[in-house]
Amino acid sequence: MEALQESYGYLFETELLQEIASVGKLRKVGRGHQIMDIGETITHMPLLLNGAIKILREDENGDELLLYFLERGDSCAMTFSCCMGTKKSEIRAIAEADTELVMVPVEKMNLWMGKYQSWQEFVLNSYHIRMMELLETVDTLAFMKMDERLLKHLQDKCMVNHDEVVQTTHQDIANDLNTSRVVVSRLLKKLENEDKIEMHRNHIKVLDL
DNA sequence: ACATTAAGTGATT
DNA sequence: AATCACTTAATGT
Repeated sequence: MEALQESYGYLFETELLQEIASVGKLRKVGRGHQIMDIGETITHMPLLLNGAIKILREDENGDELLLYFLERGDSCAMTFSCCMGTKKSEIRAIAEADTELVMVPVEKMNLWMGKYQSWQEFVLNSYHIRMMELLETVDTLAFMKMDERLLKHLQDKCMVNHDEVVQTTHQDIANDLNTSRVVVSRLLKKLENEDKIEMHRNHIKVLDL
C-alpha cells in the first residue's frame, strides 16, 4: 500500500500508516457505482486515495440533492459520528470518478483516537472541513439562483475530476441539483451564449473556470 | 429501419 | 422555475 503513503504520509506517522495498511481493505469502485446508501449500517470508514465521491441526500419522493464531493485525503464525516452511537447512514455515496479507497473497520476509530494524536487531529479537522463545505452548499441553496448554482456545479465537477470537460447529461445535472431537465437545458443554453461553456452530446466543456 | 435516449421548444401555471 | 406536450437529433441493435 504505497498509495497510502502518498496520500496520507504527510498526515500520519509510519506506525499508524502500517496499522491502516494491515487492517484496511483496498477497494476500487468504478464511476457511477454506489458505495453507501441511506439507511445502511456503517461498518467501515473510507479513506480516499484518489478519484472522487459525491454525497447525496434524498427527500420523501426519492429525489436527490447533491451535498458535496469527497476527494483524495478526505473521509466521510458520517462515519465519525456513527461510532458515537448512531449507526445508520443519512446519506448516499456514489463514485463520481473511478476511485480507490481504503476501508477501515469502525472499531479502530475510537482506539486510534487515544493512541495517535495525528489521527485525532485528522478526524477533528475532517469534521471541520465537512462542516464548512456543508455551510457553503446551504448558502448556495439559499442565496443563489438556479443559473448560478448550475455554473458552480459544473465548475465543482471540473475541480474534482481535474478536467474542464464534464461527462454528463442534462438529466443527470437536473437530478443533482434537484430541478427539471428542461430548466437545465435552457440555462445551459444561456451559459453557452455567454461563452462560459460549450455544449456537446453527453459532455460539456467549461470555459469559465 | 426501428427503438431508445438526449436535447430543444412553445405554451401554461 | 416547474410541468406538459411535442419535436428533432444522435445512437444503439
